[in-house]
Amino acid sequence: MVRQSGGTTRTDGTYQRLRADILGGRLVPGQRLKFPELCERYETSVGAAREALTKLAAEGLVSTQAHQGYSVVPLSHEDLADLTLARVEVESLVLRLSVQHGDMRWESQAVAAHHLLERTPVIGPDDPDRLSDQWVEAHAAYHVALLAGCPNRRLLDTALALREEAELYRHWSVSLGHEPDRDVVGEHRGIRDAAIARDADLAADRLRDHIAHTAQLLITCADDKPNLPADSATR
Amino acid sequence: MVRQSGGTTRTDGTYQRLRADILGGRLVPGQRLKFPELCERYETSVGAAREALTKLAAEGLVSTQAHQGYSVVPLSHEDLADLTLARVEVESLVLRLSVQHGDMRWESQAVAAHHLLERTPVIGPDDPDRLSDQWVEAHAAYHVALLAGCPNRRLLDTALALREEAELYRHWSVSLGHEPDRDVVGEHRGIRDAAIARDADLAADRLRDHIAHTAQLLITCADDKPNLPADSATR
DNA sequence: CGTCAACAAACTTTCGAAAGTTTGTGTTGC
DNA sequence: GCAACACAAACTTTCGAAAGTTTGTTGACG
Repeated sequence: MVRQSGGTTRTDGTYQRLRADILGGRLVPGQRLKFPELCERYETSVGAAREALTKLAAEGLVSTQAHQGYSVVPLSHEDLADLTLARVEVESLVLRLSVQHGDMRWESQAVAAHHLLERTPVIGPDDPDRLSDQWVEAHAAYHVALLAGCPNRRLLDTALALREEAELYRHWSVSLGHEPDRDVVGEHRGIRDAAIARDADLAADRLRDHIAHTAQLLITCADDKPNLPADSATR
Repeated sequence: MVRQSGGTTRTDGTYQRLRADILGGRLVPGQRLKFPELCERYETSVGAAREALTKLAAEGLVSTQAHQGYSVVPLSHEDLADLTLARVEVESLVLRLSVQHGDMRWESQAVAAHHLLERTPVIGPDDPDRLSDQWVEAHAAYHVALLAGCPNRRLLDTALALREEAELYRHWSVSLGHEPDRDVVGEHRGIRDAAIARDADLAADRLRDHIAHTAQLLITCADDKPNLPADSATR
C-alpha cells in the first residue's frame, strides 16, 4: 500500500497544496489553472485536481466558468471593499460571541498567541520593507485564536474563510512597511485587553476599527501604485 | 452532439437535481448517498456525481468523511440552534443593507413578492394541516426578494445559503399548521412596510423576531414529537 | 460465550484515455 | 485589405474499469 502524501486521500492532498500555493502567493490571482500543468505540478490525475478545484471554488479562492476551466480568483478594488464590509460585520460578530462564550482554555490561547505576535519581528531579516513570513503567520494565528471561542461553527467558519481571502489581498499589496501614523501593536493589545476583560462590545468595536484601518491602507496604497496583478492578468 | 440535460455541463445537471431532491425532501437527512444508487438515479457517472457532491458538501447540504462516502446532512436540535443564531444575525444584517441600498426595482419586486405571498393559500387543497407547496415557494421567494437589494454578494450568498438550510428543517418538522397565537401574515407585512419606508433598523429587528419565532416553534414542536429523521437514520 | 482474525462483499477513490468545446490560425472569397 | 469560414491545436469534460478501504461475516480459539 502506498501512503497518501498529504491527507488521507489524494484529492485532499492536492486540495491542501493548491490552497497553500494560492494563499502563499505562488500562484498569481487571475492566473488560469490548466489541468495539464496542475497534474504535473502536483503529480496527480485530472480527476483529483478537478475535485480539489471544485472545493476551492466553493470556498471562493478559485473561480470557474463552464468549459473555460478554473483560475485563481482575481483581485479588484471593488471586491476588496465588499470583502472588508463583510469582514467588519461578521468578524466583529464572531469576536463578540467568542468573548461571551470562550472558556479559560480559549482565553489562555489568545493570550499566548498575542504574546508570540508581540515578540515576532515585523520585518524580515533580508527583505527591508516587506512583512516577515513569521509575523504574517503569527498575526493570522492571533486573530484566529481570538475568534476560536465562538461556539457557532457556521459563523466561525464564515469568518475564517473571509480572513483567508483578505490574506490574499494583503499578500498582493505593495509593501506597507511605512504606515503613516498607526499603532498596530497598540490596536492588537487593545483588542486583547478588551477580550480578556470580557467586554464583548468594546472588543468587537476595536476589531472593527482594526479591520477597517488595514483595509483602508490597502486601498489607498493600491490606488497609488496599482500593482494588483489581477488587472494585468489573463484574458 | 448530445444536448446536456439541465445546465451546460453534466456535473452541473446532477448537482442541480441532487440539490433539488435534498431541498425537496425526496432524500432523507442522514441518508447515505452511495455512488451506485446515485449513478442510476441520475443517469450519470461516478465522476460527475462525486463532483456534484463535493460542491454540495461545501455548501453544507451534504457531509462527508474520507473513505466513508457522502450523506445528506443530518438534522439536530443543537444544529438548529446554531443555524438560527447565524440566520438571525446574518439575515438581519443583509436586510439592513438591502433596505439601505436597494433601488426602485428591488422595492417593486419585494412588494410584488409580498403581494403574491399574501394571496397564496397557506394550506394545500388535499393535505389538511401541511403547508402548501405553493405557499412555501412564495414564502421563500418573498424573503429572497427582501434580501436581494444587498449589494454585497458575499454576504447575500451567505444569507441565502443559511436560508436554504433552514428550509430543510422546516420541511422535516411536523406540521405546524396550528400555531398558538401568532400573526405570521402581520409579521410579513410589518417587515415589508418597514423596508418600503426605508427604516433599515426596524426592518432588521422585525426580521430577527420573525426568524426567532419560527425557529422557536420548530424547536418546541420537535420536542413534543421528535420526528426529525436524523436521530433514527444511519449509523 | 465472547474475542479475535481471516475472508468476502460492497463501496469509495483513482486514473487515463475518449469525447466534446473552446480558442487560435490560416485560407478563401469579396 | 477585411470578413467569414473551415481547420487544427489545446484544453475541458466525461466515463468506466482497476485499485484501495471499509464494513460485515464466518470460523476458530481461548
